[in-house]
Amino acid sequence: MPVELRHLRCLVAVVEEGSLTDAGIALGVSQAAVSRTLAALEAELGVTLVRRTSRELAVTDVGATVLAHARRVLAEADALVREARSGHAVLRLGYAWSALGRHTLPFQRRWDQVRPQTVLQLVRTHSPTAGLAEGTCPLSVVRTQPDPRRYDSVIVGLERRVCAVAADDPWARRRSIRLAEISDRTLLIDERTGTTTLSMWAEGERPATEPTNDVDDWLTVIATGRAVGVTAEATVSQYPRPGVVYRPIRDAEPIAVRLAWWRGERHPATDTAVELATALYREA
Amino acid sequence: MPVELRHLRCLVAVVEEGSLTDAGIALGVSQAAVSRTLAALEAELGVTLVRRTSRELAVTDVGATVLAHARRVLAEADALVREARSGHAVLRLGYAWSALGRHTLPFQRRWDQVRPQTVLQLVRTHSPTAGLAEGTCPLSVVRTQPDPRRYDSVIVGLERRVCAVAADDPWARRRSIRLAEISDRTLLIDERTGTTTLSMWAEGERPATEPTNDVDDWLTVIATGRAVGVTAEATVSQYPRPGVVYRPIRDAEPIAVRLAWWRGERHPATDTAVELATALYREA
DNA sequence: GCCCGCCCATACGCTCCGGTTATGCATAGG
DNA sequence: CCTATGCATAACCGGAGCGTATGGGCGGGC
Repeated sequence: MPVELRHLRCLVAVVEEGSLTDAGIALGVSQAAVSRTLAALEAELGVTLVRRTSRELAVTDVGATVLAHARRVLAEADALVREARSGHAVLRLGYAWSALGRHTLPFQRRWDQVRPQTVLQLVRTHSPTAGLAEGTCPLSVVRTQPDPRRYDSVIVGLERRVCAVAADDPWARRRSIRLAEISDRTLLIDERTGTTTLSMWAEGERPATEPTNDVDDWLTVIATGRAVGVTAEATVSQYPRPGVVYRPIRDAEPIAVRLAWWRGERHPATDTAVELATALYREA
Repeated sequence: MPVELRHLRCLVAVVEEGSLTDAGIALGVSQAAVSRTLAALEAELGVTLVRRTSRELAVTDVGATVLAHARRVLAEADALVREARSGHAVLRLGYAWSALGRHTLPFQRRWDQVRPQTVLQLVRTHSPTAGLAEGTCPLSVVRTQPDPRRYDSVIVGLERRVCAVAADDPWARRRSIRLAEISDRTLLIDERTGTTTLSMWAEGERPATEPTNDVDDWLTVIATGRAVGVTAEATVSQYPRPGVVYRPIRDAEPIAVRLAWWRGERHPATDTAVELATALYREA
């Protein structure tokens, strides 16, 4: 028997009311039903969530963990229902570092002209797949090749790679940088997508690295001069920051910016997005 | 009939498989069951999610919206089950701008000593209630008084208010600032919690404001010198940024930092957190 | 110390929800 | 025009889940 929302609603009610009997009243069912639903949930999860002594209930540690998680699921489900009933359509477009760079604004604007019935929501995520894998967004801007067995994608841009250095770094006065030069510096890479960046160098010529996992941190560290960064050109306009300057890398392959979605899954809204992005790419 | 996970699973399967029949196979039920479950979901939500012509299915715009949301709910639910089965306990402690400031590290350290069986997870959120209301976190650090009808809270710290200005601002050379002086500048406030900050000034003496909704943006704008900010002292150590300096505000009331939780809801893990935080407060 | 009361677990019976199988119906393709 | 395909609907059925009733453990009152 799979876990259903009724189980979670039951758990939340029990903890909130502090008794099975009252939980039953709150849920509009009998105490016996609550008892059994909760027992079923515990059996399914294989842990005890609430320790029942007569006279008192005690939430266990895992219980508290599950409870918090359950609240989240229920809140999400509730939001889903409200969103659906409102009848509004929303397309969440995920991205991890920068979205479509300087194309973001034109994209947004054209979207509102072509498809005003669906509101376009840009979502910055913290994951390399930009919310695709987690199901947060049905469509995402990625700068790595997603697993083609699970995702489809089209190229919507090519971006030069740039090197980010502190404003008071000697390199800041240079016009451009060469890959080989970076080998002597410390490179600040994203913890999860860093391997892609590193593959630009041949084995043995790779720079020393330091990990980070947020654009914010990334910029802050670079501004101190402790390390340099490599990123797509779009970041420049998307995350301007005093104390950090960007210089193109002369001999690096450009980065392919892709729009990715779940394999085989398309509908009018995502179609529009793909078309718009491709069109903007062609024009540029 | 409330929405259950089975409805969502059904929707996802239908879209993924591209046909009711195949969805049935994937779910291990008959085609008829799929048809009715989907119909029930649509009836409950009051919208059509999938337009069925014979020979082909077309996801509607709201359908796509709901689908994306459904994936999220299912992913969350799945994570819940995995988390629970693992038997590990996690306490997610939410915070919006900065957590416990310089106490954060000692807090974390003591936690690991006192309660190693529960892992403490600090979660930075984007909401004023720091995930409490949304159910993301059972316990949150807030710098506003939460609605006492729904939440309990204890004070775990008092923080001086500081004024954030650009490093090249004349004020950067001052020792401290007075409230009245800020009235002449533009103040960058958080879109949602800004009113609290503004209430420090009497009506009519309030500075001009500009909204933001992210610490990151906040810092960036302030570094440009276009506006100044007011925040709790903890932000200083939590978000150091070259180009931004903080100066105490001489005549401002201190901010109360509170630990808040859902009304009446306590268990060993949250108890420990409240005790630790209170103890750290006393010591300082 | 005993009894009573409170509250949770279990048993039993029933209802209706959700499943299956069978059939009808629309449409696209040969 | 006929057939194959795929969704909707109908009719039926089993069991999940609910309610009522009851038993049992424990604490508090007298």
